Amino acid sequence: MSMQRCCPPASVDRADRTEDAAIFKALADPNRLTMLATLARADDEVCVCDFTGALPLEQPTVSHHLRILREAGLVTCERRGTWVYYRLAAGARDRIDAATHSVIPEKALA
Amino acid sequence: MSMQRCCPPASVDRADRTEDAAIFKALADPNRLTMLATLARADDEVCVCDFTGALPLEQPTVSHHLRILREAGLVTCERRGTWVYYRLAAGARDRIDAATHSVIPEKALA
DNA sequence: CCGCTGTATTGACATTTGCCGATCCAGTCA
DNA sequence: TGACTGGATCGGCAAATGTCAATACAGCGG
Repeated sequence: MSMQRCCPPASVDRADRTEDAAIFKALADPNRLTMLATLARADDEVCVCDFTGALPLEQPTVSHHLRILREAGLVTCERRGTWVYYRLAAGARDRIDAATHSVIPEKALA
Repeated sequence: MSMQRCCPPASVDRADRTEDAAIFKALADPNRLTMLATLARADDEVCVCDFTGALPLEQPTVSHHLRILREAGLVTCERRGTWVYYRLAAGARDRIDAATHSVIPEKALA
């Protein structure tokens, strides 16, 4: 007897997910998450020197990670004199949630 | 005159973010997001053959990505006969949201 | 203008990641 | 049992990523 089909052929999602993936890529590093968590909990902006002081990373590496967060639109920065201050971008959390929910919409059981 | 401090020293978040980063790492690929989006929209489970048929990836690569999603706890699989069926893990979306909100808690302005 | 300090950029390197072909394993059917 | 098929694993390769030392750049202070 012939083998039955595995299943009613499921339709694979067609949307382009590169944008969503870009956001998650920016979040896919513990040190960057620590930076975001710090910014999210700071009443005010945070100076780069605070990160370089507290993280087990050299200054160029900190700068590198901050750049990635900046280019992902998750943080903003402002130079005042010698120092540069970072803060959580407005709507950062909403944009992450939007990416998540775009992939797994509300109606999904899980 | 001496240079003023950059800022009241901000306290850098101390929590270990490797677990959260692991989830986002699993999400940091467009093809994996497509698989998740497909599973989230499927009424039922999805057979691996549907992915290999619809994605621009060879079968071993599809299997590789599914393994990553599996090990991240975002999907589950079940073999029935020749075929293997995947479905969104219960609470997958909640776990992603939890990771997000652990990093950026509700109270954060953004 | 010159030196000093904080941050960004560059270049190099080791590790990780995404991908594939080849192969192995599991289950079906004859 | 043996041929066949779907999926997982292995091995290798190219590209991307995380890290640092060295260097460049921006502002301040003298």
